[in-house]
Amino acid sequence: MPNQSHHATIETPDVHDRHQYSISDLSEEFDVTARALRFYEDEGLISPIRRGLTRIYTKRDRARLAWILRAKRVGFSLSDIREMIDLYDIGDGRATQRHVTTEKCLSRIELLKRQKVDIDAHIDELSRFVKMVQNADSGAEPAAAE
Amino acid sequence: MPNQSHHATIETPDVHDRHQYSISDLSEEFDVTARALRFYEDEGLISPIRRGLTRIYTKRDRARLAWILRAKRVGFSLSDIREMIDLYDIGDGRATQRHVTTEKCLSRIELLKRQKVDIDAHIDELSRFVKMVQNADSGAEPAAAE
DNA sequence: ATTGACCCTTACGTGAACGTCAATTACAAA
DNA sequence: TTTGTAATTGACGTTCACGTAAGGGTCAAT
Repeated sequence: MPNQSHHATIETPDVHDRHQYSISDLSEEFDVTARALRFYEDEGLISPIRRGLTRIYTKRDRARLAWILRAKRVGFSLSDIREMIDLYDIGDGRATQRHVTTEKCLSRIELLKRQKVDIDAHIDELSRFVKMVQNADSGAEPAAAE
Repeated sequence: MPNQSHHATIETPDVHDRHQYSISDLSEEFDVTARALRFYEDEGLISPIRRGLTRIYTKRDRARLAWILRAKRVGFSLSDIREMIDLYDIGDGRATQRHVTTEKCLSRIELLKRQKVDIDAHIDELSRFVKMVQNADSGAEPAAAE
C-alpha cells in the first residue's frame, strides 16, 4: 500500500470522489471541535469507522452530524438526540415498536410547534421594543403573559 | 400591626386586589422551584421587595418572570436574559445607548428567525420519517444538509 | 534521525442552572 | 407552649456538554 494518505498530499489517490472525511475536516466544516466529535461518538451519536485508531467519516456520517447539530440548535439535548437517532435506526421494527416510534416523533413535533409559538411571541416583543426605543418614548419594561 | 399575613388565612386583608405573590405562589403557578426563583434573583433577573426577609412579588415581578421563562424556552441563557432585561431597563438612555440596544435586539431577532428555519426543517424531517415508518418501507436514516 | 502535522486515549477541570441538605426564623393554630 | 407550615441563608452536590492538558503514536518531509 504505497499511498493511503487521508488528507491533501501532493498525490491524492481519489481526488474526485471525496466521500471520506477526517475528524478535522468535519470539525472545520461545521465549526465544532474535534473534542466535541469524539464526545458525540462516546455518547453513541456517530460511529465512524477506524483505520487503525484514526476515525474516518463517511458521507453518511457527515450527514448525520449535520442533522445532530441542527437538532442541537433547536434545543435538543444530546440524549434527546440519541433517542431520536435510535428511533430512526429502528425503521424496520415490529408494529408495536413502530407505534412507539411514531408517538414519540409526534410529541417531538408538538414540542417544536410550541417552541415556534414562543419564538414568534419573542420576536414580536423584541420588535415592539425596538420601535419603542427608536421613538424614544420612555417607559419600557418587559411586558408579558396573558 | 395585627394582620400582615402574605398568603391565604381566614381573614385576608386584601382579597379582591391580589397583586402580591409569595415565592411559592409563583413557583407553583409557573412550575419552577423556589430555589430557581432565588437563583434568578441572585443573577439579577428579578428583585422582589422584602417584608423583613420574605420575598414579595408584585404583578410586575410576575410578568417579568413569565417573560424570563419564555426566553428560556426559546433557548436563551440566563446571562442572555439578563442582558436583554438590562436593555429593556435602559429605555430612556442616550442616543448611542439606544443604538446599541437596537442593534442587539435586531441580532437577537435574526437569531430567532434562524431558529425558526431550523425548527421547520426538523418538523418536516420528523413528519417525513413518521410517514415512512407508517408505510413500513424500511431504509430509514437521518437525511440531512444540502 | 529529527521535525512537524495530525491523530489517539485518559482523565481531571469548568460554567451553567439549578438540586439538596442543614440550620434557623417567623408566625399561626392547637 | 408546643407543633406545624412556609420562609430564609449558606454551602456543597449534580448534570450536561464539552475544554484542557498530559502523554504518546504515525507518517511524510527535511
